[in-house]
Amino acid sequence: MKRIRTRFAPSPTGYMHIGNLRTALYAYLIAKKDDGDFILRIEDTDQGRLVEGAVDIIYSTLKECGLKHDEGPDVGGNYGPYVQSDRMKEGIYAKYAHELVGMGKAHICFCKEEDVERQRQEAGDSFYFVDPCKLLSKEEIDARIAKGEEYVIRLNIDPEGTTSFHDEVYGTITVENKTLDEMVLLKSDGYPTYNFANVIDDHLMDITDVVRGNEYLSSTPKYNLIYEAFGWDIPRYIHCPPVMKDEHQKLSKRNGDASFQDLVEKGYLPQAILNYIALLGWAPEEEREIYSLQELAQAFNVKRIGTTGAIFDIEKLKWMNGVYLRNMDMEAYYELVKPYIYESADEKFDYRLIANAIHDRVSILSEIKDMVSFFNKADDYDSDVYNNKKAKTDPQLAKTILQEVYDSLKDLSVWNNDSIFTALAERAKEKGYKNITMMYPMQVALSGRSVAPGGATAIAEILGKEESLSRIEKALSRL
RNA sequence: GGUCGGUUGGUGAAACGGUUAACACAUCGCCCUCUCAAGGCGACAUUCACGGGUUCGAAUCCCGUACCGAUCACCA
Repeated sequence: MKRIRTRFAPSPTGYMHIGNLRTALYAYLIAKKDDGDFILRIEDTDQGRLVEGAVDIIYSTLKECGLKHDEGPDVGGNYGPYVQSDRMKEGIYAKYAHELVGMGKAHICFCKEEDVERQRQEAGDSFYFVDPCKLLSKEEIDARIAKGEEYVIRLNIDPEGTTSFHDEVYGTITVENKTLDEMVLLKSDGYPTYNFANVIDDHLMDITDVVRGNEYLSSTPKYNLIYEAFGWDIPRYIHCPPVMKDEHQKLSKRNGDASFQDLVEKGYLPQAILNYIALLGWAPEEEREIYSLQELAQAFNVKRIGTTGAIFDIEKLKWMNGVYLRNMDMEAYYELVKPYIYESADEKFDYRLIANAIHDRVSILSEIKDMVSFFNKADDYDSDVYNNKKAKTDPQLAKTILQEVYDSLKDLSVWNNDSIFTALAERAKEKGYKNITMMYPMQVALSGRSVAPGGATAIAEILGKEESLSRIEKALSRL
């Protein structure tokens, strides 16, 4: 069996969006499942649409995700991406296009773009472009070229008959040739069209599996016609369903939808994002959802890619990101979380204790800032925060409870979670209170919040004795 | 409009002619618990867009309808 080779072939026209990334992921997984090669090729044949920096974003995104490509031109000791505009300079696309002309499979066309466009407008739906240039004699063509007249090269398509191709996810699709038009292969500026360059490079680079979005489904018959004209092997086609924003629209940067970069900035882990999008349009055989990149490559199976657009559900990503955070070993987790704690909690506090307190409740890194901001200064709050159904507390009761708390803690010599808890639990028992009735008012006094991470005693430990007592006193004075 | 494709719950989805239609997220209960989370347990599609057909039997096969999407460039 031939070594599997896939490629990710984005055009540098903007940001890397989620749907694109998923296509890259699938291409990578398909190659890696069978120990094959994954190639990165930048398709920049439209000089008018280049966006500066776009290649860098593609590059850095793939790198962050661990989607490493296996070959490419040497760039400072590393593999760079293949770039079509560079390859174009070597004349390879023009060479193949002219070769087809020589074989009688394509022809030179002098028609002006605007003229063809106007005909299209006038004819409306039934338009089928019959190229008058096909009738030109060899001498006439040569003469016009010699004169310097601009031309394009178009593929010859017999309008009779049908063309079929097989797609690994959508099955066999057949279309009538008369619905296909004689596409331009080489543009008048000498650049190849996307479709042509794509076929040439896929062939030259020995790509065995063409992985791309299903919007290419309808142009695939034309690809086949090019392969057939050259007599080349046709690759396996794997068209992926779109990643949707909602029932109607695809996820796109244009609509202001979150890109990979945006998600990372919000505090999602690249690995979690990758894991999540792998599941958008593909289902593993086992009942498992958490996979590392390596495990995905193991488990991936083209047969289980779906055909329906999948809506991107940020809630589930959030959940999955939380799973990744909780599964990390404590040291890595701590290092990751530290800078976010730093954003709103003073360094005099023990970050490890804070990290510990928020461990089970963080799902996105960016929410940590708000989560721990009360350490520096308790939130302002209204006294009805003391009303709590479960603790059966109200502002009135809270006042007596806080006094109890204060009295139990003011002479405590060892100040840590355990000692604080023990002291309060004892006092609660003495007075006939449930623990929660004792703890809840303290939590409010210390944080100003009805919901705070870690529990009242853990917060007290982090704040320290002096600060804790002062916050309780202050709360007392306001009741 | 032509052509091509799709249609299982709020979401991702499994099922490959015979199951109580998995599982996960979300939601809602309950338990645990010093709040919230996390964790545990449970509820949540009498039904697979709709209508016909084939079959002893259909979410699964066939046909039609509806709806959604893609594509019809010297853009990728």
